[in-house]
Order: sequence, then structure tokens, then C-alpha cells
Amino acid sequence: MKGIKRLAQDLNISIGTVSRALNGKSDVSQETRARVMEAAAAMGYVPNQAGRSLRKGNTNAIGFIYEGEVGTTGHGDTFFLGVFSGVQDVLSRHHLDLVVLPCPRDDDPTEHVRRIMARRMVDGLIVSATRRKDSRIELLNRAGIPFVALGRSSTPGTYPWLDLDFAGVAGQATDRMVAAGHRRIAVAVPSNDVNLGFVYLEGYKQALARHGIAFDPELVLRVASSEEGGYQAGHELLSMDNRPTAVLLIYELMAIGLYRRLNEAGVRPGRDVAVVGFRESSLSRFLSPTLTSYRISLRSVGVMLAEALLASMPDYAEHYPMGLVHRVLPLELVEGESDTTFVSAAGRRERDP
Amino acid sequence: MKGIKRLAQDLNISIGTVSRALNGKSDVSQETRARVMEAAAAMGYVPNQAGRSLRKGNTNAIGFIYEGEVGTTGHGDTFFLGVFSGVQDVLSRHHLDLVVLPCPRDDDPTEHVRRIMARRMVDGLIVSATRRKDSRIELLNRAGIPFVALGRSSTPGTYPWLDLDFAGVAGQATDRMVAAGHRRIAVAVPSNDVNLGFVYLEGYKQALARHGIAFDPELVLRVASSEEGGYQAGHELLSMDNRPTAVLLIYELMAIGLYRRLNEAGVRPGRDVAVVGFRESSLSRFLSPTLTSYRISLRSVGVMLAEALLASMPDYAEHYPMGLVHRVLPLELVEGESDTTFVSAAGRRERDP
DNA sequence: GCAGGTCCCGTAAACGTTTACGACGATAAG
DNA sequence: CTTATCGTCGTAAACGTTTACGGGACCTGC
Repeated sequence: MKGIKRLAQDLNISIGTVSRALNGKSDVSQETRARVMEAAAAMGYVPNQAGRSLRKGNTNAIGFIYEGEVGTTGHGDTFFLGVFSGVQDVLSRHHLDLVVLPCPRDDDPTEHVRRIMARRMVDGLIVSATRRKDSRIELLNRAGIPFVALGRSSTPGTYPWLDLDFAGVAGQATDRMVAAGHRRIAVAVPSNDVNLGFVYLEGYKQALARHGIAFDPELVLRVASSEEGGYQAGHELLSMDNRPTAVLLIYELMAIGLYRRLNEAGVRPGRDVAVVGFRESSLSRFLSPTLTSYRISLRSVGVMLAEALLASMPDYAEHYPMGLVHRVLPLELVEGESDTTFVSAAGRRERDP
Repeated sequence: MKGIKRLAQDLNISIGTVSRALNGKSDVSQETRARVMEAAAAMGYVPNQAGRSLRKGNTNAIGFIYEGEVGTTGHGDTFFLGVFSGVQDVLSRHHLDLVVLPCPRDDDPTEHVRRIMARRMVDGLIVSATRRKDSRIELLNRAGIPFVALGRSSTPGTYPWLDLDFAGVAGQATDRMVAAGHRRIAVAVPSNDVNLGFVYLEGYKQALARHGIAFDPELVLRVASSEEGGYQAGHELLSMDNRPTAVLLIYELMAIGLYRRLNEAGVRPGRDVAVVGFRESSLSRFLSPTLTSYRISLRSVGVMLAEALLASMPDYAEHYPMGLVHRVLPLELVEGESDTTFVSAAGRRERDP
């Protein structure tokens, strides 16, 4: 005999009472509750999840959907572990498990979500790398499964989402470059249709418009969000006849490849070309020149994602009275040498034409 | 009405027959089997996992235990996503899910495993970052839960494990350095008691012994496996009175910090100091100088981990007739500039003392 | 015509929980 | 003393599946 039945037998109590005692229901005396708790602790009793799920219709698990393929997410491969960590911090407080559900690379993302839903293996979902028009969101909306999106989408519906302020950051970075005297500013964005690339480009365009600079499509470098992509971006940069004097990277890791390509060509990053990147890690300050970048704590992103999700789930909403979360998270500027050195150089160039 | 019952009702068949048809049991006619299959596909029936788990006593899920904290694993934070990807590739073929179970950072790892086992939420486990003496393994061994360890451990028991050949790699790298004329070779290993650090150091020591070079404990740099740790290693290196001419890094990412620290001091990596690192990513070849490193496909590590685990699980062993896996995976040398340039420099130094 | 075998299929129990419902005793109110 | 109220607890059904068991229909060979 196992589980709650064993516990009940040992204590000469009915299993119903044991269950009520463990779940903190009101109709059980203080004394028996104490006895049950003690006995449960003694035998290391942990409720069987399958039995509970079957009866209650939930699973005590939250799914995290991402795409395992490097470079397709617009983040590269170091992004998610930090986020997982934050998500798990919150979930563990509620005895919820994190189920990571990478979309197999030969599978259609929409079909992936459909299967997950059908199996009813999670109570809620975190879906990342949202596309500009995302049929997964449509699907989840119709199904009524609680979920939160990391990254906005133009797909309508009342669901919580979080996003990094890539528009703002692209705008600020552009402002910063313009203020330093740059006129031709290149921008490296993911080559796929992930939404953040679009958002990022918008911020860049609007900033250009503010400063009366015409948008030149040639300056948009569509590459992978990796070292490789950075190298590629450097390559394209160097091959332009009217070479840009600054370049914005959407992902920090790209700086490694970009630096290399520029150095190969004898072009010094931070001096001949200003570089700005995004995303947290200690990487930026160990590059040479140190990278000016916009930082955000990935763990905190994970924490907020989890909180936004729980806030939208009836069973947990009381702990997270934040309603429907639509939040754009700001990033923090960390000045490095990769563009500040250039400021004077650009200034000089401006001063004596 | 839902699930299999609904299906049975629609077809005027008993639910038992429907279940048998779906599960490919023998005692069901070809005709009814076809009808059931068709109807199931039509209504998009997917068996309820909770019901099935309760009855069968399994969960169709595999857990992956790792420690979320950056720097404590000996790998840093980009390691696992690649491995996950490979694991998932194999699991999805068997309709198994991957449940990622990061050990909360304020939690005891052993207690973490104990809880997971008690909840019976997975059919098998992959446990990473094994310690030299690992009580988690002891626990799992006693409980008889199928698991595979990534990284050997001195804890006894008959369980499958995989390991990267850090001993061999440290030995080869040392040989290589000695052949290039180096005598004082520093080595950077994780500051915690993760087993691979120990293994790595052993390979290094044995290689030294082969060449008749005395082991100098001062040359062992115990730092975090991160950019930061690399910087720290560089710092310690520079502060030595009799400075080593070569340094082995256990983790590629450390090279970034090391390079920076050396450059700050006007010491050129690859020329004044030879550097060798480990682990796959495109990082190595985008550093300057390109890093000589030992490479392995993380995805393939994941694939092998999953296969080794399934081979030890009765229900899946038939597909993976490999028995109990004890395998040390070799890494492949990728020559870069970070030590080859030095070969001649060291040679010169050797030649005219 | 009868024993034995084969092929399908239905019945019902079981997995471990939660929870609606009712029962019991004790106490309080009338 | 009766009746209502309250606090506590046991009973049993339900969640969706799988599977051991048995039974009916049909065929075979004597």
C-alpha cells in the first residue's frame, strides 16, 4: 500500500480526512491535522502528481516554448538559460515545475503547440521568439490556455506579454550615434521574421527621421545573431563603397565576429567604426575595446515572465495582483570604449571637412 | 464526455477495445482497428497523460538536472542549450518530454533530487555536473531510478555515464605545449569540486610526469569558468614572478577575459603566452588570435546521453542495444593561432638561451 | 454432436487523488 | 426534552486510462 492510503491506515483515519488535512481544508481538527502533518513528514510523503492531475485537471507544470536552433531566435544560444533561472525561481515558490519544450527543428512551430495543448501537459505556457504574425498565439488564444508571450506580436487578443525595449534602445543608440556626428549608421538585425528584429528596425528608422536623416535600406544588414553573423555583418560593412561610420548590433555576441572582421581589414572598432550592442553578460566588458551595450538582467526577465503568467492564472492570481501585463522592459546603457573613443574622431571629422 | 469514452461511444465499441486498438494490441480485428484510428485522428484525440500515468505508473518524461547558477557547473552558461537540443531530438522520437529541473540556487542538490524522486514526475534522469563524490548518485542508485550521469564520479554503482575526455585533452594539450618548448605551463580549472576539474588536472599532471616535469601547485589557477574567471586567471598569471609561458583553459569563454587581461598588460596572447581552450562554439575562430581549442558537438553529447539513458530503461532498451554505457567522448583538436604562433617564439627562446 | 481452440470483444477493477455529501456526537438554543 | 447548529470525520464517486479475465461466436477434428 502506498501514498495517502498508507498514511491513512497508519493513523487510523480515513483517506479523505488525510487529504483535507494536507490541503489545509477547514473541516479538520487541529489535533488530527498536526498528527497527519507529522506522519507525512516522517514517511516523506509527497502526493502523486498523476493522481492529483487526473482528479483536479491540472498538472502543476509550466511549459516554456523556444526554438532550439541557434540563430533562429534572434538571440543566439546563451539567452535562455538566464531566463529559465528566473522563471524557475518564481515557479518553485508554488511547487510548479518548468517543462522546457524546444520545438524540434524539423517541426512546424504551430503544430508543436497544438500537440502540447492536446496532451494537456502544462497549466500554462511561456512562448518566446514571437513572430510578427504568430499563429501559435492565435491558437492559444482560442484554446483559452493561460500563456504569456516574450515579445510582442501583431496578432490580436487579450494575453499578457513582455518585451524588451528594442525600439527604445535602437532609438537611443541611434540618437547617441547621431549626437557623436555619425550620419551613416548601419544596423544588424536577424534574417528571420522574429518580431524583435522588426521592432528594432522601427526604433532605428524613427530616430533617423527625428534627425532628418534618410533611411537607406542598404544599411540594414540581415545576418544571424551569432559570432558568425557578426563576422558576416563586418564583411558586408567593409564591402560598401560609402562605408558607414557606426553599426548597431542587436546581439552582443555578434561583436566578437565583427571585431575580428574589422581587425582583419585593419579597421579599428571603436575608433574607425563605432559599435553598440545589446544584452546582458559579462562579455561586453572583456572585449577589446569594451563594448558599449544596453544591459538587462535575464534572470529578472524570467522572473517577470513567470509572474505575468501566474497573474493570468486564476489559481495563482491572488499572489500577483498585477492584472494583464503588457510591459516593455527598459535596458540600461553601459558605456564602453567601442563608441566613446570614436566620438572625438567623428567630432574632428565634422569640424574640419 | 471526453477522451477515450467519447470515442468509444461514437463508434459503439467498448472503451477497452478502443484502448487496445490504439495501443496496437493483438486481440482486435483489422477492421475495428482501422475505424478507431480514423475516428481518433478525426477528433484529434490524444490520450490524457495523467490517466495513463496513474494506471501505468510512468510519466513519459525525462528530467534533466543541472545547476542554474552560472560558473558553478564548470561549464558556464552556454553549455546546456546545445545538449538539450540533442536530448530532445532523441526523446521526441519516443514521444517523451524533456523536463528541465534546475536546482534552485538556495537548495541542496541532494534534497532537490530527493524531491524529484518522491514526486515521481519523471521516468528517467540525466544528471549533470557530477561531483567527485556525489550523494545524488548514491541516492538514485538506491532508488533504482534509471539515470545517466554526464561526468564520471568516484561514487560506486552500476549506472551508465558519459564523460568528455578532459583527461586526454589536458594530456594532449600539455604534450603539445611541451613539444613547443614550454616548461612552465599553467592550468585554469573550476574552483568548485566538480569532477571534470579533477579529471582535467589529472591528465595534466600525468603528461607532466611523462615529460619529467615536476608538478608545481602554484601553476594551478582555480577560477570561475567564465569571462570573469579568465580575466582573473590572467591576473594571477601576470603576478607570478616566474611567469608561465603557456596556459590551458578548461573553458573556451575564459579566453575572452584572459586575452583582455594579457592585452592590458601588453602581453600578447599567442605570442608571449600560448593559450589552449576547450569546448565547441564558433567563438574560438572569431577571437584574435584565433583560439586553439578542443571541440565537441554539444548536440551529439545530448543525443548520446539520451540514448544511453533509454538503453538502460526496459521499455526502450530494444531500440538501443548498447547495454550499460560507460563512454569517454574524445574531443577534436582545432588549431588556432593562440599557440602555434608561439611555437617559433618558444623555439627561438629555446635555441638562444 | 461434442470437446477444444481461435478470434474478438465487453466487463470491471485498479492506479492515487480530491471533494460533494451525509452522518455522527456534542453543544447550544428553544 | 427537543431541535437546530457546529465541528469533525467517513463514504463513495469521479477523473481517464490500461489490462486481466471471461464469454460469445465460429471453426476444427474426432
